[in-house]
Amino acid sequence: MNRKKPRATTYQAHRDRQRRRILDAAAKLFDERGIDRVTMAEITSASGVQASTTYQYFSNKDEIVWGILGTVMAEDTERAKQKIEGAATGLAKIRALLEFMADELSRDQAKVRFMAQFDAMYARHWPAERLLMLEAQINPRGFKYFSKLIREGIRDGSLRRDLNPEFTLHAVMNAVIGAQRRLASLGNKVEQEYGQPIERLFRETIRILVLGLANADRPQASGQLKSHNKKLQ
Amino acid sequence: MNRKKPRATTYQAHRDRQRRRILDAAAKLFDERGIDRVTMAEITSASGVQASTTYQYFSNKDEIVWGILGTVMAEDTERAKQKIEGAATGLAKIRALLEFMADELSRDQAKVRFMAQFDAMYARHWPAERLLMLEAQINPRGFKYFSKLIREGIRDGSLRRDLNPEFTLHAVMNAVIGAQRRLASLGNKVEQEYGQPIERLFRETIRILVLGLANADRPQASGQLKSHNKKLQ
Amino acid sequence: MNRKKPRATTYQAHRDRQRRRILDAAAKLFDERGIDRVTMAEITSASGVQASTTYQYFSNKDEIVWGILGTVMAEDTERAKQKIEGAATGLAKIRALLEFMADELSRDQAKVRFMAQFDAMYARHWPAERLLMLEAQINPRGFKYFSKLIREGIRDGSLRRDLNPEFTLHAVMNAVIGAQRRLASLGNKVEQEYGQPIERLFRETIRILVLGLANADRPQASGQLKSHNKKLQ
Amino acid sequence: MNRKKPRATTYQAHRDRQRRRILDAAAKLFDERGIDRVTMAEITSASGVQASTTYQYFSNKDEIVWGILGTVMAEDTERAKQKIEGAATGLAKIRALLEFMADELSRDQAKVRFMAQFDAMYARHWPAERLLMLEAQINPRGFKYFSKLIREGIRDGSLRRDLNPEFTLHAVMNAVIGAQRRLASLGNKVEQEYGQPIERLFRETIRILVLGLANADRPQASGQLKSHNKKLQ
DNA sequence: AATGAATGAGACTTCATTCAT
DNA sequence: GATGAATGAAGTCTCATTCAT
Repeated sequence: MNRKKPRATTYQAHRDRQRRRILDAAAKLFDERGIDRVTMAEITSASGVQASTTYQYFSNKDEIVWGILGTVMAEDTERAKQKIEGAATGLAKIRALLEFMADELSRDQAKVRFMAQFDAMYARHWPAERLLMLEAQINPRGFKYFSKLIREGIRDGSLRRDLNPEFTLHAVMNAVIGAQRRLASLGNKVEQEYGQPIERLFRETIRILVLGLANADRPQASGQLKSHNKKLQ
Repeated sequence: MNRKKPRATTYQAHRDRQRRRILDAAAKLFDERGIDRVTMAEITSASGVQASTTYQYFSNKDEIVWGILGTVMAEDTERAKQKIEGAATGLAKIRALLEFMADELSRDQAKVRFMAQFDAMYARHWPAERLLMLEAQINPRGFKYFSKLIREGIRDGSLRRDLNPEFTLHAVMNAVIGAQRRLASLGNKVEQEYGQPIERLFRETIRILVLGLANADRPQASGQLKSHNKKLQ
Repeated sequence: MNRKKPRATTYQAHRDRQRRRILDAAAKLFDERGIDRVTMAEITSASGVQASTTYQYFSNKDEIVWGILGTVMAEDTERAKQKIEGAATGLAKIRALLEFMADELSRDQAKVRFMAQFDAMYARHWPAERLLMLEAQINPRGFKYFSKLIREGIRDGSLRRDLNPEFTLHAVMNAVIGAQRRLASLGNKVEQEYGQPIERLFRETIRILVLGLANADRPQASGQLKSHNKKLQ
Repeated sequence: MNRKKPRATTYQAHRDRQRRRILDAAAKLFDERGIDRVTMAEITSASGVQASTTYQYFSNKDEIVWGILGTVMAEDTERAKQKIEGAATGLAKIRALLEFMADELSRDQAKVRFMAQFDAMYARHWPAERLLMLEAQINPRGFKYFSKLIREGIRDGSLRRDLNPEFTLHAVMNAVIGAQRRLASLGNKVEQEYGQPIERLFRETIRILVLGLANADRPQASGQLKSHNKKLQ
């Protein structure tokens, strides 16, 4: 349609702003009340846009969910890349990746909770192709990158030699993502029961996993990973 | 279906059977389609009990969810106890606990998925007291038991000495539960992408965690935890 | 379900009454305002049944249309049979059939209009199988009966000999039905423009058709068919 | 589509082209899906004109229906005149008129179906005056022309003498129009059931009607009307 | 204890039309 | 003259739950 794009900037900018407004309102509500329990009417009134107008941006509620998902994934990918960049050894890169997960948990718990809902409720039932497309975004080199990191770490001596490049890091990442999302979902319930802020629990998880991956024969540089507790050293 | 009530010796026996029938039908549907997307009418027709009859057993839909949750937790607690019993060192007990999680993943994936849904969608929004009551069941000595295990392991030399009894095992269990539920939820999507059966991935997660917890100075008994790959040994 | 049918009569009678009430209200509205322009809410309030209750009898609006169609056809079939019964010659039977159409036009114009709407709007777009099932009702011996009537009339000398048993009566009936429904649809518009009551126009149509079918060599018994106008004879 | 307006010499020419484009798109859709089930958005996108632009040509959806109706009627009138012109006797003129109806059925079934919808759904509910204005077009001398034809035929001996000039032809035309529109509406449904192409059925209808009208005492010129079947003669 | 019937309160979505640019 | 955006008003249908039997 955009034949002449006469005021393309104007129109497009406006559309983008509206779209974002709807997405933001929806994300907030999804987090507060659960995706399936949020109605279009609520999104509508929270975003300040009329119900019928919303349908000019998203053809149904599911599309809004996909919209949020896409946004989240795109942002995450970008941030993760920057964090890993600059790490020297394979282990350092992995540690950076895990720390990125911790940062996200601190920075935007609601976002992590949204992803948790998505995993638990939708991932299994929604069209696989679409999910794959999105995942190609977040992890452009696919899971091959995980394999590469392990090989790199074994080569440079930072990782245990008995790790399996084909799936060890996949398994670790699944655990980290699972842990992160569970902590975000249970939120203060966990804090009450475990008596610790969730960030602290999550960092301990990471510490143990890194200890399990690291080459024990060679002392690692970062002492803070060896112990959380100076008195014990 | 079973209209003849063959052995309905007592009213109580009959009621128990009906209750269980409803619960089973609901659990199956919740897993297949997502808790919020299952209607009473569906539960009704799947269980062979009339909709209005259902209300004589559960006062509303939420009560059915709680009912399933209670059943699942009670069963799990029992099985976990048996598994841990008999392990010698602190590390062995922890390892048994983790292996119990792996067993459950293999044995009843649908059940694990149900718990995943519960974590992601309900736990945060539902009355905390009720949740605490239930959790007191599954883990009767509360999280103090986790602390005790760590102390025991440090004392008997099977665990690293720098672990924090107050929360290391809490963190590890959270990761294991998160990993388990995520694998169950994503099911074959993960298998497609990671190229591994989910049980294998899960066991690798456990291996790494145990390596991270174990006292590296003292060789552990079970060689299979040292490596998944005999050639490397 | 009806396992024991304890009060089968009661329940069933009630259901039948409700069903009929909805159907009647809908038929009236469909005629007054056009099928597509009638809303469920209107049917609901006209029938005195709640909207949601209506859905316990008909799963959607289309089903109501089919319901009316079925009722109309069943009634018509019955009445047509009685009318034809007793006619002696082939021509007499055909004439009886056509007069049946005239009777219906006088008796229940709204019903005929409903059929007209159905022909014009739905017949083409709706599942053919379902239509065929219904039509098997109204014309149980199928269109073979039309062929039979022509053959019978040729044999007994009441019909022209050059009629084609395979489709002459089909063609005539289509014209009669089309004429009948058009008159009912246009109603008083036609009366204004043609200056005649629609029944009179319709009977003239029938007269001409019968004259076209009748064997001209043999004088027919019923004089009134020869002319509408005694003075002219 | 045609954005360049190549030969839009005048504004009027452009407007006419746009108007026609909208009308054509609408007519096609009305036929395919039923007038009431077509939305402005569909007309819009089928015609390549923006929804809001459509309102610069037609003030609402009904105006589009009237627009089509007017076009159809104007064309028909013209063609009918040419067909009748040149016929010698009253009967020959009537026959020409009926054959014109058959031609239209073969030539543009969609158009006939549109008229059928109009009859069944709208004619009764729409402002009568407007309809009368349009009909004054198609039949400029009004229904008086029908009366005139009958009188002419009785005088020249081609028609039966007992026909009533005031309404016999009105009745016949109503039947022919009804038959024609019903065949167009039911389309291939009829062909399946009646086992004949609709044109053939329609021509048989005409044949019978003409036989009913013709003066049986005087042999008519066109033998093919006497029989569809040479062997029988 | 079991159940058929009923229903109020919404849920999502559609659509003709208006208006500012 | 053309159009993108917006929207109020409705429309169809669903569902958890209640109640009389």
